[in-house]
Amino acid sequence: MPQQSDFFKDVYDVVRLIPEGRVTSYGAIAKYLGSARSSRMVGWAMNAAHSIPDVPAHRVVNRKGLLTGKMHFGEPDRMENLLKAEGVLVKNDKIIDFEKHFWDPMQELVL
DNA sequence: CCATTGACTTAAG
DNA sequence: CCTTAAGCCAATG
Repeated sequence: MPQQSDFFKDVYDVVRLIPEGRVTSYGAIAKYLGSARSSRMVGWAMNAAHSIPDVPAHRVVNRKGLLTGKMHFGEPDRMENLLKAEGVLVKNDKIIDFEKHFWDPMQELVL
């Protein structure tokens, strides 16, 4: 069993804390972890998140609210399907009213 | 060990 | 909003 880096672990922690019907961005998580420009690593962490059962990676999208990682969910429609099931409207692989559903760990956790 | 890639972001035009 | 360019860093070839 590979022991994940602290960075990955923190990413998973934050992602797990995302409330239902809310979404956040890779950059927001990266920023919360102190590396605002390591958003790619957050993406890589999500890539490795397949081994983690309770990491709702579908709630993490890019800064435009685009479902960039939907193709990594086994089925291409899995991600947007999960989001819709939580009340997040998705159109053309993009989250509608993204800012309205946006959940910023900086703002919500570090008050 | 070097080169390329990638679920990204920001800044500037 | 779109395009370029640059930064970031693990994983892969």
